[in-house]
Amino acid sequence: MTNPEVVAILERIGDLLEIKGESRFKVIAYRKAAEQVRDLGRDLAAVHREGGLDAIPGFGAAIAAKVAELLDTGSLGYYTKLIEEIPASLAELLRVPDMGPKKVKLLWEQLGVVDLPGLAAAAAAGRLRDLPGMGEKSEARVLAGIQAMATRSDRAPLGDALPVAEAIAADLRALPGVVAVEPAGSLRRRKETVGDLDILAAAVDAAPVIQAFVSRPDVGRILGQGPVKASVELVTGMRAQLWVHPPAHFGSALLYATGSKDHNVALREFALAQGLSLSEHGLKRLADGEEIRFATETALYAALGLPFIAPELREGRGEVAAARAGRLPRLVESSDVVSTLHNHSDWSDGKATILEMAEAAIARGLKVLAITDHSGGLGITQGPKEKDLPRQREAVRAAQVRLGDRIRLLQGSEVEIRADGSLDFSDAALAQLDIVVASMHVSLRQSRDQVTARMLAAIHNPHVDIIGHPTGRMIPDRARADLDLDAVLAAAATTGVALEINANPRRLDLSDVLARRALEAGCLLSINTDAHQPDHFDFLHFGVAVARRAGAEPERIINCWTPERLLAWLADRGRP
DNA sequence: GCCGTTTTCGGCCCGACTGTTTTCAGTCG
Repeated sequence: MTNPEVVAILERIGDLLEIKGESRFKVIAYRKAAEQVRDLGRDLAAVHREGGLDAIPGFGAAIAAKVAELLDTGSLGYYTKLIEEIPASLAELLRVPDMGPKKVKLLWEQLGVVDLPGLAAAAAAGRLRDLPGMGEKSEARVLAGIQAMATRSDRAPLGDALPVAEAIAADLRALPGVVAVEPAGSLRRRKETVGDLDILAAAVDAAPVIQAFVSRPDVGRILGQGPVKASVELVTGMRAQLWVHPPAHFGSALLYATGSKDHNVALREFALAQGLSLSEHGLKRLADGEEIRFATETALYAALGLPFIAPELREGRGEVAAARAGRLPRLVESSDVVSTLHNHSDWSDGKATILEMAEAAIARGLKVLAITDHSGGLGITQGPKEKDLPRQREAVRAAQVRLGDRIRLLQGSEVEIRADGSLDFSDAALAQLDIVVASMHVSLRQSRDQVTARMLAAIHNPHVDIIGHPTGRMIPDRARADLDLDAVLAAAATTGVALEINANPRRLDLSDVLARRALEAGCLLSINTDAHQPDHFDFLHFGVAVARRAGAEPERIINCWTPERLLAWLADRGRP
């Protein structure tokens, strides 16, 4: 039984218990456990073999026993009994917008509706409007919701969502009376995919801002509109919502809108323990009802006795406790990154010359640029063959002469890890290069044993310095290779090979979860844009965001080292 | 069902919006 299968069952149990009307805290417990497994970054079965299930946060005696049963036997008696009592298909009804557990239960008990087609039929036949608490509008909403489900786009990649949100924010900022606008939500936390766009504005008079938002030409329909918030569906299918708060509240409002929900809950509980009630409007002292407002998040955290917690860490994974204990990491920032070590030029599938790439890197303040064109064996990119490397070395040297000391160029390669586990260049050729990134682009669907053996062979090759986009996943639709990550991370940690966080928003590989695990395993990381043209260097912040979500400090990221230290590290690894 | 700087039992966030209601329940974030 795989992690996603366990997640699905835990979530399903939570859904069914909610419909059944069980204690909401029990429901939350199952959902939290599911969330933990989703973000575990490890094979749950392996954790179970080590006897570590009950060490997972949110796993108590009851859930640990149930998950153990699932992993051991492939089934769960508790779940089997549950779905005899409540049709499992009812859970899918919760996905319909505006359908919650109470309505699902009502429909099931009163009309015998058990699945989506049944719901659609009942709504179309006009049988919903006579149920208690429902009417014609509710019925129409259900029908519209089912239709929206069919067409509604899934979570959007961060790289697609960010420009849309920033465009909306820029338009709102230009309105008279608007003091500030910030994209918030999962976007501000830099999750790799984003559901809805959450945008927060500060203005004394909310009405004109709300009106401007819902009147945008790219709005397909208005989903809701009130005096302080509105939500819309854009013509692209993406959803966006806007809150407008007075500037004096902006700190607490931004905190609220940024989330995550779990972070907010943890913070509100922490506030309550101090006799303070926290909402988007600020803090309220329970003793005397006095309200305290905050124009900035920093001031609000300070009032709770906490340092500022970076949005990327606000996932409800213990960051509030860490902040309280003074154990927050000094997170890497884009300005810490001085080297870019995986980049392409027109020597393979890049769109620019070495010199053009160097000028672009200099313009962004970088001090070291490695040109790592694809090895010729990856035919489609027309990269240099082994015999071409000396000629490319001359080209890099010539460019270096032109550039002087404005930037340090390295001649490297993104050498292909072939399907049989060998590398595309001989050891002798690799030994002549300044830096070597080894990556897989082919045969990613091999068996776990095969693909892991290939990766381990590359990591153990003494001429390899970095593993590029280690898992091969693409956002949103290509799953990662089926690697034994425990083995890969252990090998990288012992050999000192750095694992890449590829900053291309379609890759973000390693992911935040795996990068965190790599750090725990003792690995070095390398954030690279994998630039194929000059403006790709602007992807850097995406990679930095992944590292920040992983809790990475600059010390563990080789791109943050001074050029001298980086070159010394390469020399230690046997570089010329 | 989980969890602990107040608790091993009794807690477990807070408010906006909608639709159906004459004061609230359900849903959402």
